[in-house]
Amino acid sequence: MIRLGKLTDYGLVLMTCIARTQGQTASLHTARDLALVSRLPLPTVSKVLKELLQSGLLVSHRGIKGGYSLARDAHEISLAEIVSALEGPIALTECSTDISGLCDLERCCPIKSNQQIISQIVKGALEKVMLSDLVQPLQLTAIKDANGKLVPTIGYVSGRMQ
Amino acid sequence: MIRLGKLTDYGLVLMTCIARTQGQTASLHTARDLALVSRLPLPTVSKVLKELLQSGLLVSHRGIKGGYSLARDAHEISLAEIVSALEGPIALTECSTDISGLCDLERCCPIKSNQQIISQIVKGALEKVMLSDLVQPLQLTAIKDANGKLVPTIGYVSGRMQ
DNA sequence: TGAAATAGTACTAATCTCGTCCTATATAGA
DNA sequence: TCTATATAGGACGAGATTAGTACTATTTCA
Repeated sequence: MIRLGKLTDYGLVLMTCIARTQGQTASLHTARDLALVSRLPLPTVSKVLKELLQSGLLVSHRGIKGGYSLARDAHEISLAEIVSALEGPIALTECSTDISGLCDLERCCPIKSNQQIISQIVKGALEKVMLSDLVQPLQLTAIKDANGKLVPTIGYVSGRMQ
Repeated sequence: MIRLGKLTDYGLVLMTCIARTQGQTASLHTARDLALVSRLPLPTVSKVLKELLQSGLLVSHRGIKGGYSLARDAHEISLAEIVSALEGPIALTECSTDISGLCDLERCCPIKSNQQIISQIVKGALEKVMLSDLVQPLQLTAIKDANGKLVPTIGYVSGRMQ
């Protein structure tokens, strides 16, 4: 399995919860409310929200009646941004980052340039999916044809799936 | 960072090393030779090769003058297969697999179906790149345009990059 | 028959992540 | 102005996972 940390998973759930009621009366969510809705422990929720805040994906209001809300419209936040905020730069291996000195093979690594490209491919795939796509669930059958190949269009379903 | 295990990284290097000389006189590679070429410790190389063998990506010959070679042509082995062989099914989170009972939120998880789709997108991206593409290095500028968007064609460069 | 290579299993140490706790700071309302 | 409530930030320990190693069995060529 390509490992995406649990905290990143939580982040996707929390961002979806916030985005779902964005624009409604209750556009400000406290960490406590989000913990209840998402059924996640409060300290953990608080931690994730803080990281999303520091990455500029959320804005916060302190004090009584404080809380968190999206920094931008859900249509303008990609999964790549959320993942990057919680996992760091999107790369499949350390060799794919710009940081040097992490790998003994660096000077003559036979596939370094290719790894960077592989990471770009994955990154590009995540950049195509927006937070709003998670609120309005994607249609599974729409993006995968009978041969298992991806088709460019992304469809929606009318109601909540599952 | 989306975590891909070191062993998977090694696997990509080793598969590339083997594919590079496929069809030539020395089409059979011992674990020892591959360890020297890849600069990786022999026991680790041996371990990775065994896993690739069990997944059917390599064939082996025992005894003196034994070694490993590709089970199929490099053009017919995708990165998705190599990654799957060493990481298990390609999924970004445990919730994305078909195994149930791993997550408390399972019954009412708000984004489960979407996570499966996200995994499909990443998987699809890896299926498009073949082992032969790693031997014949991909052209970075060819798959990414000025806007950072991916373009479908994949180009090659004449010599080794880097 | 012996040398060399793979096959399989088990184990240990290190690393990393997750979840939690504590204290400081800011804000709205009484 | 004071208090309750919420975020901000840092630190820490338990747990799980992975990486790497070691050992033994099996196979094959000379």
